[in-house]
Amino acid sequence: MLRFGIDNSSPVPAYQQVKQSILIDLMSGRLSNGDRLPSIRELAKILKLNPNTVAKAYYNLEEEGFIQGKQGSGYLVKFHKTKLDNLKLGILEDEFRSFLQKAFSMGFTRKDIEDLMRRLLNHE
Amino acid sequence: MLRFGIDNSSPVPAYQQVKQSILIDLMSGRLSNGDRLPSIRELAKILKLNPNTVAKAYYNLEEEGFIQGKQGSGYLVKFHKTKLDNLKLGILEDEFRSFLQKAFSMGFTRKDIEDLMRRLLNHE
Amino acid sequence: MLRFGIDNSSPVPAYQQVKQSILIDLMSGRLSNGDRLPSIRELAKILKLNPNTVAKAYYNLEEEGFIQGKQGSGYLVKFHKTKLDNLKLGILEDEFRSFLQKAFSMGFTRKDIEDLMRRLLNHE
Amino acid sequence: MLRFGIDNSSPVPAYQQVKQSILIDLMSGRLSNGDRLPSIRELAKILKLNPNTVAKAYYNLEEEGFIQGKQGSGYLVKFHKTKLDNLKLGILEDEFRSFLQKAFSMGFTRKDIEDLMRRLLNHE
DNA sequence: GTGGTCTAGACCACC
DNA sequence: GTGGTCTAGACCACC
Repeated sequence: MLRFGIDNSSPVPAYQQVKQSILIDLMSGRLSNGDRLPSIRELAKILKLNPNTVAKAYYNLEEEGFIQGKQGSGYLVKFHKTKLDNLKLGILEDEFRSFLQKAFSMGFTRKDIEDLMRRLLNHE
Repeated sequence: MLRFGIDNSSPVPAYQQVKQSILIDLMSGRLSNGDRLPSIRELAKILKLNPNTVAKAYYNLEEEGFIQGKQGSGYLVKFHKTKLDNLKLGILEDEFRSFLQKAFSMGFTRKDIEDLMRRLLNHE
Repeated sequence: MLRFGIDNSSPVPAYQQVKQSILIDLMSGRLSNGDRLPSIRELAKILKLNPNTVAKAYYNLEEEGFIQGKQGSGYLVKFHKTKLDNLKLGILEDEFRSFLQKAFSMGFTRKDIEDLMRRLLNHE
Repeated sequence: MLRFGIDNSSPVPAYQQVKQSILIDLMSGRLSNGDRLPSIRELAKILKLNPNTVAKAYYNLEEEGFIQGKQGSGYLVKFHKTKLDNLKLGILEDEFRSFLQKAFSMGFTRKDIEDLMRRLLNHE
């Protein structure tokens, strides 16, 4: 956790950056069901943000069903595995479609792409 | 040609942007061997750049073997097919490696990725 | 619109009171699809609340699919009829179940209740 | 008997709360004709009230014809069945009218309401 | 300690 | 004008 800082010059709002960072940790498995998130005030202090800003990120993630907060006892990671899997799959599909689009626009054929993928998949 | 504008706010130098745009047109086939490029002055006017900037992009592309200039008759596209193919392949490989890295960091296995790719390759 | 004031002594948060009042207007038909809501600042001024508090009520209603905001042009009522109908039906069912519970706890039979309902339904 | 406590923060006077609780027990059948009520002092002690307060509730219920006290032998439940039935009916009618009012204000028609009531009456 | 609500007010982008 | 984000800080309830 907390391998990130906030980029104030980014047009992406700070609360979205917090949210995205936590989602990335969920998807990578660095945060698992039942893990405790840092308290709103603690994370705000570390990231040099106002508590309200961190709270907004947490509310958002709670609404979307990834974490759950309790008065007096903080936020815990709590999601349905299938929900997270669908999110991940959606992102991966988008990435791959964008890759495909570039490949086709450079004139590669399906076969070219398949050969390249097979070659690289077995060498990394 | 010229479906692009210069992004002055970008940290990428203008001459690199010009170069990249022309390379993209080469790779996509919109520019072919023998095609005539717009004159340095003409392109500079359209993109609102100093002619020196456009000239720098053209010199670069000439050194790298993609276009060729002749005194008094402008620049023509002229490249060895294998050279362009290698460039394209290198770019595609980089894109695919970056895709793979994301997929692995989200916890997908080689098999997951292969299944997704096969599924999307045959439906687009 | 705006037939309500905020009860500061209530344990119900102000933003919830705003939200409920608007929902009641939606359910009663006083607010219809396409109607414009008062601006956040305007409503805040009238209800003597901070703009953030009104904004929270509006965000909530937007998330739940009852209104829609656009930067620079305010919030409009926008909901799917079925969604509102379901909300209304759910509330009415809860009310009726609670009525039934009271009636049964007072010892009335199904027949007693049916008679009373038939009598009152046709006289109001 | 005595499944209740006194809410000191309520604006409803304590003696009214005692009275209401006993009436509810009468209406539900938990107290029947001939049952003995706890003595004034006993109930006062349990509810942490002044005996005068409980006495006021009992005098009231006696005046209204629901219970009867005898010197030296405490209070017994004693009411005319029709009197209690009328009280119950009046309360139920008030509840139902208030339900109807809400339903109409949400735009439901008589037929909507009848359908809902029939459906719920036969399923609970 | 924890989160939840709220105020007062700033600055930005969109119109 | 409009909404969107954010800060600084208060006060409350729950633990």
